[in-house]
Amino acid sequence: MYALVDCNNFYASCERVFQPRLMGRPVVVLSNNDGCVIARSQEAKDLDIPMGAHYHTWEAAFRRNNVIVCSSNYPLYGDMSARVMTVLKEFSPHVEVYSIDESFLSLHHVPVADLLRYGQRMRQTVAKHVGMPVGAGIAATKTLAKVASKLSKQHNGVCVLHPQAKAEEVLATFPVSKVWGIGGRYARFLQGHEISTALDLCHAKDSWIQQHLSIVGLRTVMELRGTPCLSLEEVAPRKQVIAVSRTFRNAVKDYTALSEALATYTARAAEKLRAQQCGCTIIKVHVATNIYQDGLSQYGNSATVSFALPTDYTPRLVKAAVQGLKTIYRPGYAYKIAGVYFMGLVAEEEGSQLDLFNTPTPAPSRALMKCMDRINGEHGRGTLKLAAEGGTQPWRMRQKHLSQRYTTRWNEVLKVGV
DNA sequence: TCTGGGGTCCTAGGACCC
DNA sequence: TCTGGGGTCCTAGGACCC
Repeated sequence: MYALVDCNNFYASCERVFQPRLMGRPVVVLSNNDGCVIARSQEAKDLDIPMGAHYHTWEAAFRRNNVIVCSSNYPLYGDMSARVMTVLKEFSPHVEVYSIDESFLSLHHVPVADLLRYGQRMRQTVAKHVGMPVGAGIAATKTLAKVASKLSKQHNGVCVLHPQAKAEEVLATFPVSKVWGIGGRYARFLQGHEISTALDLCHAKDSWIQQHLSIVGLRTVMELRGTPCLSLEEVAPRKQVIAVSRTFRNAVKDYTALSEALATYTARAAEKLRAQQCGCTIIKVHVATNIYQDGLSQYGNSATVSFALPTDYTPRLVKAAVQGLKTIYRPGYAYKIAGVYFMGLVAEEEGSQLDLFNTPTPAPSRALMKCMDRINGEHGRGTLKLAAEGGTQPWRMRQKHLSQRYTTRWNEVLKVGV
């Protein structure tokens, strides 16, 4: 049996852990640049604030209803996530961290009769040790565990779907659009063919499913029928693409600012690259104006630069990014977004083809990167940076309602009784 | 005024090889 | 002059996830 454990309203709950005054009140967390709502507490959901609500159109309503507004605080959420996952690992030797707020656990070591109690104990332990409310869905396949997890809210936080018992009953009332792996497009298509519940989907013909939803969709259907097709992925595979892309607070016209931003994103992507012990052979930069704004002259373009040898050396990568930018920058446009992609990633231990005309990164440069990563890890991102990243960085994103990084910065630790 | 960011996988079709 | 069969690799586009 598999369990899916997911945190309730994760970002909003993280904010609450260190600000108890937010308990019982509507809380929303905003996207980068404080653009739109990306997480809501239950109270906020009860106010019918939709996911993706634009802050500026809702600002007045938020004020009227005493809604607490938070900018997203990823250092805090990332650390809280790690804490939850650490607790969960005490409950199973096999855990797949699926996303920042969800994990799949193998519960094959737990007797079927004990599953419900076991799930409750997981919930209580996470709540006690981390302060995070979680729910659990337990079933024979990952897809069914996902179904169970959606139902867990009506069952004191834990729902067990036993293989033989009443699975049909449950699936008959479960909308096909909420099935894991069925997105908006497929849901509309299926409804057009009179498939509106998970049970209808189970009864569809395999060949028809594969024809229209590909092999991936067929796997989903098999899993709904109780046949496991997706195994637990305990070690996260190395990423094939690393992307860092941001919209700017205010549009940027200036080449220097654009180049600083891209250098900063490249440095961040290079940190991620080194963290997964890879080198990069292709770097792509892109810039674009605001596509949402009518009446503005629009422009967007991207440029790709390749390396003869894979590299993870920030200065070399930044140089390539800037070189790419030079070929696509057009003066006179108001740029709203810029980003960098690293592709063609090669694992370090795989080694690389030697090249007659290029030398690999020399040892002192590698040591320098290691040193930078450590200092920035301990003292905060950007403590050490390249001059190319710029000083004041006026293009940085808007975060007007940012909470403290309670768990990762000594000078932002919660103070009690002062 | 203003609309997030970061990923994965599959398929079809074209170019090319022997 | 026309014909066959079996492949690989790459890219673009479309679907999905959180």
